Amino acid sequence: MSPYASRWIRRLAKFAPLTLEEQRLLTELTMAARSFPANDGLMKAGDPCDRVFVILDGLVCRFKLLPDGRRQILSYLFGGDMGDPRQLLLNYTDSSMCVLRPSEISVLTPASMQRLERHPNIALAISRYSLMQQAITNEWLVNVGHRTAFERVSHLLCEIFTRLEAVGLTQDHAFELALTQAELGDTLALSAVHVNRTLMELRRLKLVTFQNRRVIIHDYAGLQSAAGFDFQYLRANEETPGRTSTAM
Amino acid sequence: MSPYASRWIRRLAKFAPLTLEEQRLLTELTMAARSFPANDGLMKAGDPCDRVFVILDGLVCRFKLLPDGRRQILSYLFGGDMGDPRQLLLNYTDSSMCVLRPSEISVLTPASMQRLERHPNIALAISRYSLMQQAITNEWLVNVGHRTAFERVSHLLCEIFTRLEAVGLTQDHAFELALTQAELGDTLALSAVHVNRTLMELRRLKLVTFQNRRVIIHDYAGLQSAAGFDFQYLRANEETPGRTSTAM
DNA sequence: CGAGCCCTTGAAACTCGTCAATGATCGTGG
DNA sequence: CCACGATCATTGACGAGTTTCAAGGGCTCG
Repeated sequence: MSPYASRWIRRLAKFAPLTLEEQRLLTELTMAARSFPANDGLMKAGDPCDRVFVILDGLVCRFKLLPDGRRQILSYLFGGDMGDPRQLLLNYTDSSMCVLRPSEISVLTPASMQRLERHPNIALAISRYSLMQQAITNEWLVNVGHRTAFERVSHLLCEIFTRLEAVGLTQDHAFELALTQAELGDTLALSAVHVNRTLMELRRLKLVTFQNRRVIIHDYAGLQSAAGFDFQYLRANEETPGRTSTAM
Repeated sequence: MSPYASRWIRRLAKFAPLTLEEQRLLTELTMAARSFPANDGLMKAGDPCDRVFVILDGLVCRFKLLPDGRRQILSYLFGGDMGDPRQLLLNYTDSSMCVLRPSEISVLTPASMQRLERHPNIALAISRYSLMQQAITNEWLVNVGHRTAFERVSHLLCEIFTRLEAVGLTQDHAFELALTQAELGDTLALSAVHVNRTLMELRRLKLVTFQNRRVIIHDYAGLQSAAGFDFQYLRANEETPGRTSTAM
């Protein structure tokens, strides 16, 4: 079996309790995982959408391209992340997806999704998970719209750290982040040059170093306060007092 | 009965065909609509969410506030728009909501939502509708991140025009837009002053005038091309090949 | 060992924000 | 009915943050 299934399970289990049988089903669906090379265009804006991607390992992003080449990255998908299955209800995607680093990806068919949806716990976990993804997009809008370059970079690093920590992809206060500064720029709406200067500044202040595809947070409290980062929006928040799991 | 129910029905009917009985149910749920004054804070970030708002008339926005007062508006809700019912699955909201102009709003309880969800057509329409809302957020991220002030303003006006047209809230190429330039600034991540200058420029070029809470588009083709606007992301896209939807 | 990608740095230019002041408009109360 | 205050639009001058252009250096991979 795929050695990475546990990350996906771990992600979803934060949002609703999963029985052993449900975990087995998730594991089964990761068996068919395939390797995708960097730069593989998983889907293009406008494509019909008949598949849901589960990223077991590696790094993928969603993005939009303007006619003249400007690119806005809309989200990252790390190990344990998945696309929004509700997209299957539409007949085209509004954004593109692209593999940033060689990745292990399981491609779910609508039939597989239906099997998952039959389990209320899994359905609930996935719904809550994709609500968190929406919350991340909201926060990115705030980030790009109203924070300075320094705050933006700091905030994104806090967010990624928190997300990776949740699936066991951090070591102490360090993690692998295989992004170029140009890609960070397309994410944060900054030029690659300015991302560089900002990273230098963060290093100078001994808050974070980002070198050799590796982020090391030297002063988490300092970084968090520089960013105005509040992890609340990433919280699983599955605890509804006095209810177990059946809304809707 | 509320004279505005038809906007909500019209909105949803674009995403899935609704039977007469289903339309009656929607109408029934708008009966309890109440008037809300401007500046009413419908919900604050962090609040538990146990209600879904349906905006029948007026103007509401979702937003996030930074500790120092900077504000990013995340979305507008015009007549016919509604909040995302899946939020009920969480025990807190990540963003705040606020009434911008006096509005007629129907407040749905979880019980009402469950009644709606029992109708597959309605459930489908709502799901697709909220996917469109997500697509709008994505587009706003591109807007704020990678478009110039001039493109941003143009793009937003194109979007609003298209959305209002879909529910019959436009007259020829004009529509009411009761936003201050400061609010536009908080939406587009521009200062109010710069919004003003940009609007002047648009007027000078005879593309759009925005005066007395009223937008008049003089040259739609010109505006669209200045904005790089492609209405695709607002499309109802209910057309699944091999089916003939009855949506209006 | 070279080619290509990425990081780094400097200088100049530009977009947009801030500050400040003047008008216009509107609702309210005297 | 008019005066008043408040909110909003408009305009100018100035400054700050960020982009663009350009060049050099380091690393990796074939």
